[in-house]
Amino acid sequence: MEDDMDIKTTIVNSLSAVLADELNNTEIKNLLEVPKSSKLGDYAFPTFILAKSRHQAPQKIAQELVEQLDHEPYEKIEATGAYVNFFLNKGNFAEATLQTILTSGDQYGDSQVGQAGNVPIDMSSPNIAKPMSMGHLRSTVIGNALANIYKKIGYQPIKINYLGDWGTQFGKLIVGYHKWGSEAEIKEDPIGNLLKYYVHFHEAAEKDPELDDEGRAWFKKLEDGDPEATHLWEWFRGLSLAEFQKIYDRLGIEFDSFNGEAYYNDKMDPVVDELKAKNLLQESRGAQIVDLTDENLTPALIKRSDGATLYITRDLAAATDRYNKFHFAKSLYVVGSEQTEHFKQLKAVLKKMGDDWSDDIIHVPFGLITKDGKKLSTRKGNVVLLDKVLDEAVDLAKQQIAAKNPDLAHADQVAHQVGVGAVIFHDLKNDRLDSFDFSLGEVVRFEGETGPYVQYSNARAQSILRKAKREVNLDDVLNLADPNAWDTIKYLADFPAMVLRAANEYEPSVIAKYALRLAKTFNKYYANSKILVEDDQLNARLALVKATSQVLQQSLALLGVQAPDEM
RNA sequence: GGCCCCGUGGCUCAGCUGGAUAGAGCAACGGUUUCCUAAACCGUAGGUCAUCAGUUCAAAUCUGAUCGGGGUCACCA
Repeated sequence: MEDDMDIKTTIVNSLSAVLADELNNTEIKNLLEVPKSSKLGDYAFPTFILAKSRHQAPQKIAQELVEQLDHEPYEKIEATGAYVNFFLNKGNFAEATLQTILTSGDQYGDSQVGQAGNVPIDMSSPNIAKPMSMGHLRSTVIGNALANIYKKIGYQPIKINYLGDWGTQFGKLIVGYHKWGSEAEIKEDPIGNLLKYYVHFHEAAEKDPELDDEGRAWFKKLEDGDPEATHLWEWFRGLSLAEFQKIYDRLGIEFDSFNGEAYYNDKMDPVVDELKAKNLLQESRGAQIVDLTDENLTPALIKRSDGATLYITRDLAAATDRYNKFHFAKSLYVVGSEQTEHFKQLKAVLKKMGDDWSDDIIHVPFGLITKDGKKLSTRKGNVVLLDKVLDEAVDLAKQQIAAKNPDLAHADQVAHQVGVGAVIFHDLKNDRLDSFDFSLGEVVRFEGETGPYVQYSNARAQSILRKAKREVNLDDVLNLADPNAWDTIKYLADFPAMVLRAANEYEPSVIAKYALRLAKTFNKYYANSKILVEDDQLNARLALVKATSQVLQQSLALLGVQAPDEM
């Protein structure tokens, strides 16, 4: 970043020296661009804007500027068409970039823009007694990546798993368990059997609507603190959590809090009271609502006509609680895009309550995953179980290792890293908002633009470093002049800017795409240039290999993907 | 119907605050291993950037309309 800024400033100053009468520094800076191909140069200045005032052809202006400019700080300056193209001094730039990266180590790209502000992140949020599907994966891995990215730029992320652990479904579950379940069955396969009772309940309730009343009655008991209901709830919740934990362990993701919906049960009354006190609550069709027509939103339903609370009531309590606890700089909600309206309502209600911090609540939506074009639904059996996908991916990775690298040490561990890495990376590489239809073949692919491709590139880099049998010496030559290496060096210098962009856009895919691009140029580099040759550039080449490996590892780490040294 | 998102080669997608001949990956076809792991690299073929109009010296990118797909529109979360 520093280097990038310095270079841009240098170029702006150069241009300013000959254009001071026509354009100021900011204008020049905004016009500067990076050519599509580095054959055209490293930075370009388009001259179209001067054509009018000078009454000259842009091509001619470009040529004139090249003649007037001071060429000294650059390798060369050329006029190509209407552009003035600047070529950086490659040796110097390589030296500075590699020096910065290798001395900063894992801190390369760190910044303090967050000023240690708290950033609670609402993420993952699976429902108790239901299996985790591919749908939950998105929220989980996006939230985790954003936590890593925000930490890197100086914030204090707080990962909150807002479990779906309350609601009428628990009454239904209890009824289902009483009618068809057994302790032994549940111990054998907790989630599988709880889900079975739940599905069974819904089937039975179709024919016998009285079951629904029974379910509601048991939920009422639960709310009233009935000992049996409470005991069963705690039991189901604990079992589910243990199952979830296995998946989180496989993914390598940890949380700072598991405060789910149940946690806010006793925190809703104060919010409702406050709404009442501020005259925001009104009755409509028997329900209590906050009118939001002035915000062009549908009314927020705070209490049902039977007096029960709703999703937004709990979320209001949760948001307030999080603010009181953390005084957050931002509060992120990594929740599907189908809930966009809900978060608009949430913010609008908080705003009406006078909570200005509602501006810092940010919904980070993501696109829907479908299966055969249809929305995933646990009840309808249209599910893609996350556990199964991970199994499949790890199995495939094992097969790949057996075929390609049979002598690999710790093969099982690497298979896990590669298989899981492929699944996570696949979910993060595209724009958050893109919806996609689930395809196992696509998710567990290891070739082309995939996580394993990046991992492989890093493993190759590590392999070269091992074979070098010497350390990179930062006091020795670093001014790598090989043209094949140039794109890699420039991309390496881009990393800090990419981290900031990913944070600003709440978009982990920025990092994923960056890692792919860096891996690709690096692969191209070492396919065309031999690294391990004894000459005066060996140290510089090894420095590049090391720096690349380091940045690839950092990028993967930000995404929550592991990077094996060998694969 | 109102509001929101999306529409780029057979498939999946990049294209940053508008700029130089629209880029990748997969699939297809051909090539590269006595050479640092062929999970790689190189090449060939494939696109009127949904359509129309507007703004601009310049539009895949900005504006409006049309068509097509998805989401959402109070007592689920």
